[in-house]
Amino acid sequence: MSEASPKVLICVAWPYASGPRHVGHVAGFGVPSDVFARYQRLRGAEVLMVSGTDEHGTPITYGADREGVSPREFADRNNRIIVDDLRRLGLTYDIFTRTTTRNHERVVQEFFTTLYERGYIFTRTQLGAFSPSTGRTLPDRYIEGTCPICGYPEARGDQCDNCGNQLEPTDLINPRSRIDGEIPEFRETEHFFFDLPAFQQRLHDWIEAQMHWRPNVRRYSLNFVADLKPRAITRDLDWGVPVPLPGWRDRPDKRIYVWFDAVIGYLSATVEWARLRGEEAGWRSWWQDPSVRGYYFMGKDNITFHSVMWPAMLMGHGDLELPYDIVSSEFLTMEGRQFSVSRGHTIEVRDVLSRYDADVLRYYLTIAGPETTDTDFTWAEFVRRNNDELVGTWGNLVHRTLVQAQQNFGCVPEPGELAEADRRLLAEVEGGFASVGGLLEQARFKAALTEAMRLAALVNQYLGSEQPWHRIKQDRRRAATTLFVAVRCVDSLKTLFTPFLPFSCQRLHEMLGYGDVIAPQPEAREVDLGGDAHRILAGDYDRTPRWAPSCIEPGRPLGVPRPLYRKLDPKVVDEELDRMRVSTA
RNA sequence: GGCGGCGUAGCUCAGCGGUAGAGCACACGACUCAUAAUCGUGGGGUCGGUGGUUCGAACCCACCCGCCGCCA
Repeated sequence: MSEASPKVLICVAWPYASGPRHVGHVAGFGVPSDVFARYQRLRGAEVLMVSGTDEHGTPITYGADREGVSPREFADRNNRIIVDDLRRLGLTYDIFTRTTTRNHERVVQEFFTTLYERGYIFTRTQLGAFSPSTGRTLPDRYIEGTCPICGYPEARGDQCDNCGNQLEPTDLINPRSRIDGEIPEFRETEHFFFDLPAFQQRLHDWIEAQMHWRPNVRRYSLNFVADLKPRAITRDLDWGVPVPLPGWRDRPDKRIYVWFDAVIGYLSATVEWARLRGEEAGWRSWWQDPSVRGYYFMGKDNITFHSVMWPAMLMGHGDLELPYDIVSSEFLTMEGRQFSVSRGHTIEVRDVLSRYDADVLRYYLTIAGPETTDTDFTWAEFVRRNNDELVGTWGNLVHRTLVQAQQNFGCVPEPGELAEADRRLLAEVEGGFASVGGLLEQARFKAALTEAMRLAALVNQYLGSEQPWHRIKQDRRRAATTLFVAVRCVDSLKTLFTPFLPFSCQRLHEMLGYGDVIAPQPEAREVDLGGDAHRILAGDYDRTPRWAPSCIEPGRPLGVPRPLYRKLDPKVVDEELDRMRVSTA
């Protein structure tokens, strides 16, 4: 268990701007990182949460070609959609920017130059596949042909799906482009490589010492480090960050490889954030102070970029701090199958948010998300979790408590002397600040939310045995005491639930008569850094320490309560499944 | 092919060396303040398979099967 840290840098994986993101994406990095960030701020920590859209690379140029627009236009449009999704989900980035800003380009080039000057980057000539008509590189997996081993006619340039053997594109018989059937041309091409093996021992020793990482992340990374090869950091492409060296800078056909520029985004976004605040050097206090803990959130397909490649780059660069924790999630499947955008087996974030509240999706993705194991998203479970848990257990507790207090007293009731049961319940619920907080500190979101729910159920039990609605007829004072205790518990639970359910907890906060903001929300902002106008997601987030039991005082007026959540008709399950079938067909 | 993960009640998942757990579903009961919500009781599993280590194994080891991811 980790103790309190005053500054927490939260680096969230950069969603790829090749299209709208589906719920699997935000389940992996988006919601968990925001729960963590909100908790840390409620605790009083200084938080900086950075990310942005990843907009370079071949899939972007292919997507743009397909739609007959420029890569820039294509990325612009998807960036807007993604920013809008993340904003509506209430993800409190301090800055969510993009990799196509001038600031990013400059930081990436400086980073490249530093590594180059320190001798960690070298060139090497290799055989590459090109499309004769466009002159563009064809990535291995975009080439198909007959497998030389088993004769399977649709083997890919990286491996044969039939016999499982790994292949080189040049091995294929009758190679052709999967995009347009063109026969690729193989020719020599010079590229820059990052000398990963130079960091092998340091990486190994460093990772081995990270006993607080999730065991699979640590083991997986250690194994990966055992066999490191130099890794290409440039591509034959016209879309990306130019190589910042004489003779290369102006070449239209060479760009920095998208993986390399994207991980530097964590640093460049921090630099941009500081510059927007007018503090050119403000990024340093986040990257050069060993007491700052850097948490990285991503899906499991991205582990090695964060646990090996980026740390090696940071080591090579010199005076920048390494990650503290790599919080990787597993995969979400959808109704028993993998998400597949190309097959239409997907559900976009904006689609869910058009029909359901953000808190419902946040709740589902936290309580049933792929935190430590692959999990399956089903609409039946989505509706069930909403109706039984969010509405039935938590929403109903709030409603029945506030309705009784409001109708009978019009305010937070004045309690008599607390009985044993009252004190026991208060102690148990208030223990949630330690128990839920401890779990959140360890990035155990599912367990944390389950614990908060357990405490809510405890208050329902308490109300069931105290029966204030019954007792108020004979003993008004005792009923007042019970309802006072219940209101205090609800108020404490509100704080405990805020990292997970910010929208509804803010409403509850106001219902309880507070006039301030407990759950701030992000907003889209147009910014202009030295003539480079673009749109970011940002916010002015309060970090008043609030992670503490309720002190709500008797006599405070209560308004007429409104339900926090709405029940979903079970027939929406079939509607959603039909909608999926339509889009799949 | 190599590496990592996962395979536990009908369903979704916890547990990860000391007599099998939760929620849902199902059955029965209590209550009726509350969005027909809530609370209680009960039935239900040879913990993927086969070996091994151990006084004792879902839990450790080996191999096998199935699924997921990465290397690509």
